[in-house]
Amino acid sequence: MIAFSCKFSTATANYLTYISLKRFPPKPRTFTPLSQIQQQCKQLECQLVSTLDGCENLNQIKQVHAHILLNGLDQSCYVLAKLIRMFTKFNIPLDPYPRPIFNRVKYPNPFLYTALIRGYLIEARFNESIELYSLMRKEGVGPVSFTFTSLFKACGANMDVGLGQQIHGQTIVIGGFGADLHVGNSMIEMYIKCGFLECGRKLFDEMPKRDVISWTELIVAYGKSGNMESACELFDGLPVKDMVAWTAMVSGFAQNAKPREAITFFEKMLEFGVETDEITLVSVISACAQLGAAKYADWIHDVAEKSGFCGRHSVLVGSALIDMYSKCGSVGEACRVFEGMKERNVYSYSSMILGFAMHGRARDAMDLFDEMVKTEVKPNRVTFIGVLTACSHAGMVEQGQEIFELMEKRYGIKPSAAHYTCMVDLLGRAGRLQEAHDLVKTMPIEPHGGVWGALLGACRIHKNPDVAAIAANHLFELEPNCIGNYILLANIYASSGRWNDVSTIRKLMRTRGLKKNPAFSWIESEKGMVHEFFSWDMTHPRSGEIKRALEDLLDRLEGKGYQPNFNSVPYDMNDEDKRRILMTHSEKLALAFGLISTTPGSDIRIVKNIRICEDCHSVMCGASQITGREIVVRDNMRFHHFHDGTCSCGGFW
DNA sequence: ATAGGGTTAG
Repeated sequence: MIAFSCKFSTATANYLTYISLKRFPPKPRTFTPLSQIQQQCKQLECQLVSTLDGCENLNQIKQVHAHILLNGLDQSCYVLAKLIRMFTKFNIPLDPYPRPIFNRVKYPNPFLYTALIRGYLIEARFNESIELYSLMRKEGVGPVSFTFTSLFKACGANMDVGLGQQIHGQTIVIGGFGADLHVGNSMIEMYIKCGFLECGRKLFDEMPKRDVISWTELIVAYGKSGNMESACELFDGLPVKDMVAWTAMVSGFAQNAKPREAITFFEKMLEFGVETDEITLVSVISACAQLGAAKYADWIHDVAEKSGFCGRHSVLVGSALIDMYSKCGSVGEACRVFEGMKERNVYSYSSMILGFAMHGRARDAMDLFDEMVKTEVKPNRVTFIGVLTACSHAGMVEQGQEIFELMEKRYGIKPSAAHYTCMVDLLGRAGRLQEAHDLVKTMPIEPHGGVWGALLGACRIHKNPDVAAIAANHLFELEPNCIGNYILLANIYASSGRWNDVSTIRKLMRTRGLKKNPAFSWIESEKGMVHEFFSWDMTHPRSGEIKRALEDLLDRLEGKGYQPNFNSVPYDMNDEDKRRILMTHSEKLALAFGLISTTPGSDIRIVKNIRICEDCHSVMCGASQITGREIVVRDNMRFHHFHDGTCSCGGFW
């Protein structure tokens, strides 16, 4: 309207105003109560906070920040606290940029202070955060429980119990925050993360109020420290058990190599009608993988499909299934799961590559790795362990060395002791013992037991007692109680006839009080029953039949030119006695039982707790030929697929 | 405005 007054006469202007008012009557003026405006402001704040929450990158956050300033909200602690938390979330250091935002606020509230304190703590800048914390208290602001939970979280992440304890003391002094449930839980978590489980437990016992979260934190901590008895005790005392608490128990058992208990717990969970999710499933699947039993594999796969988390829709479950099927001897099934997955992450690829490697399918492992590097998924250190293992099982030395080089140069992954183990294994298996030994001597990190163990293993294949003695002496210092090393060295001495050295090792074992842990094998019958066999084991109800079947098999093999291999018998005795000992190896008993108890023509799957010996290996080869059966043996290292007289390991194991 | 459970290797 004002614009008209310059161009027209007053009368005209009045007239035009009159017309315009008629067409656009002014809205009636109403008084908006202050509370309503406050509400609108609050709404705007809420909107901005949720917009910030949805930000996916720094640019978006900066845009919202500009909007905040435009709307004159540079004093709104609620919005600014969220803004600062977002900067922290995206790892933006507080100092050059976000800090001034705080400095311009006249009356910061506890949440704004806390956002900044938390940010500094995450940056591990303790001085700044403690300064802010004391400033906050000097100004008479807060603290609130969120302040303490942040402080404890950061102390836990930085493993700083000293600071944690100091603040713990203050929670009691300041307004009784020590009694706050959330603060209490974060204190327990802090003590646990810093490795002081018992302090966490003491706190738990003294807490006036506890919830299922306090309980679960401790259950998990006990599980991680290998103390499942205490975990069970706590779980029994937990009044209201929810899905997360149950899952903590299942995964606790799985992580402590108690797969049967893990499965039992999971079954109970289903029985009680407790909900299960991907994480629960992943934990049970890993338990089934440890069992290595095909029956459980199919069962859990079925359960997963029925609960809607099949491999196709869940990367998590899919990856776990791949690992499980590989460990149960069904690489084919693992492949099928892998192929069917809509989304794949580093776990999916690594598990599949490791699966191929375990089964001696080196070419497939390498091809998959080449395919992987063309995708967005970045290989990690586990992926390289898979690729290197594949190379060493197939004797692909040059390819392995090339990958080892690229690992650091192209992918920025520093080789760990485990990677050096793979390389020693690769060179050693290929018979390049000197190079393997040189690598151990020149590696930039301290060689651990695994590295020397790989060298010792290579000496067994290539019968080199001198290098073996060097490796074993390191192992006797690093792992004095690991019986396997003594036995391996004794075997190597025995196979080159150095009986004096064999008896020296025996004496050493005796003085250190070491006993051989029994070797055993197990096989699943067609009904899903698991049959265990120890060496010399005649306790099986069908022992007589088993013995006859085995003798019969060996006779037929000898007709084809099989000769018993005495290298695996580290005793100075005559060949007839050695022959009798070889007869009693547990995997041979399991094989004989498999032959008489399963349908002719079906696969035979045997699992063994230690490495398969040379003689059993050649018997398995022969048996696969004369019976026409596919025989799969999983030892503690890998899988052997025997088919028509040859093994997938190509003689390397 | 905040929380507890998870898979691959050694």
